[in-house]
Amino acid sequence: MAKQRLTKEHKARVGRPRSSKRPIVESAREDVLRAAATLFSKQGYSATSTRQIAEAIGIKQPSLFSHFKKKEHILQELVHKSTERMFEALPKSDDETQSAADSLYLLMRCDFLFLMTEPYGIGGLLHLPELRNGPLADAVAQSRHQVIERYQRLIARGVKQGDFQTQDLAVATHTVFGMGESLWSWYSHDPTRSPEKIAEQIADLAMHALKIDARKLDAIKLRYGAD
Amino acid sequence: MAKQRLTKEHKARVGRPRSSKRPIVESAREDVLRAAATLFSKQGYSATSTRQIAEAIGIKQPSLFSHFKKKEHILQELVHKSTERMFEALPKSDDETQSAADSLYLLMRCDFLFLMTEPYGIGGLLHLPELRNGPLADAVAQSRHQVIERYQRLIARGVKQGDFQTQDLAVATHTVFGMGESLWSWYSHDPTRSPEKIAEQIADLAMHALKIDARKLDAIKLRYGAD
DNA sequence: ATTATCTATAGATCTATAGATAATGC
DNA sequence: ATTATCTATAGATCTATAGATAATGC
Repeated sequence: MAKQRLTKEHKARVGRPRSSKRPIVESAREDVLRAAATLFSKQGYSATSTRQIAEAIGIKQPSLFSHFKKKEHILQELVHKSTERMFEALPKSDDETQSAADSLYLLMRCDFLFLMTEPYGIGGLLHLPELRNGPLADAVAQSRHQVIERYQRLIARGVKQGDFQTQDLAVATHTVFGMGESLWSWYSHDPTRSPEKIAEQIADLAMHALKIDARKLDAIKLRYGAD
Repeated sequence: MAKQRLTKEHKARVGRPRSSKRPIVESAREDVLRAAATLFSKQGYSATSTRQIAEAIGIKQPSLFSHFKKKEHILQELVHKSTERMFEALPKSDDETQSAADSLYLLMRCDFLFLMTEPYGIGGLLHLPELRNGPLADAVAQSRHQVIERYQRLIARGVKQGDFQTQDLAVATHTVFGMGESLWSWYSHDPTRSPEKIAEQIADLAMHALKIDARKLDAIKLRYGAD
């Protein structure tokens, strides 16, 4: 009984204790992922040593390899999990009963909000050169392309429906999509502006960039609960 | 005489010849800078070895160090030179006789064009984590901040003059500025769209994001020679 | 017995230095 | 004599493996 209480308080665990006595927060594996995400975002993948990651959670460098066989697998899993989360977070499919402008507005708000709130800070990782070239590049490029395509289809449909005007579809698409991608470089948690409000504002800027009529946009915002 | 002709053709140079016989293109130092810029953009700074840079121009790894004392000095000079070029390329100061909308439009066109045509491809380098943290971060952050401030002042003035409308000045500023920063991730030389046309189009998207009146924008574009 | 850590270390880098070498310049 | 390269290598990493160790579980 006394033993059980101890177990609950100190989480007495199987295996040799850590020399640092630092406790596990989530699970050892998850703790590694979070520490690595922070370090990779700040310093880059190649500039971050396995020793730094290990020390960040209070274990010795070789102990890392009982959780991940290779350093690269850490980055791989960060990308994989956050990609999965992204596709869960984005509206499942574009409701054909809505106008394209409605669908794009919702998609952008979700996308921008996701980039600000995703737990691993994927926004900071996506700019890593190691995710643009090298063995992980294909998977990243593919899911990125999938989302860009979705943006592009909606913008094209919105033009046909007379809600948007663009000179060049590809330029407009990439620019609007890029508003999300560049978000990470300036966004930081700021209590005076919630992520939701920022996402709304950027979606508003994007809709105007696509030259939507102001009254139409007001109607859309009213429908989806922005102020 | 025959010697002089040879000198011109083969650029016979002082010093031990390269084992690769690969000739200098611009100057050894400049060749290093260009090769390094390409490799850093593609692979990242830390993931690029001095051996790779040396081999790219046809010399052995240790020979690099007769041109740059430290690897870091290469990145330093890339940043320094392209920053210098940027401040030369941007309109010198904001002409107070012009409207803020006019000035911003010109500033954006210059900025976006610069990012697409700068010889070292600085757009690709600015996302490197080594330029966001570490010893070079301060210089980069400072010049970046200077330009953002300029954007922000113009947008604020444009709002006062009744040409722009924004909900949140900082969000609008960073989003518009970010259109340039994210450009590099999708722009590639494409003969069907000149950099000038793309810069004009993105400036147009940005002006609309700031909710300028369409007729006012047409007048501005007419004044500064866009179609 | 099983588990999660530890210590010790191999082997592969990578940056940078020292000193030799092979050209031109005078 | 001066210059720009070369070869050889020191010394500092860094990733990953092998095998020991100190807990819990049964």
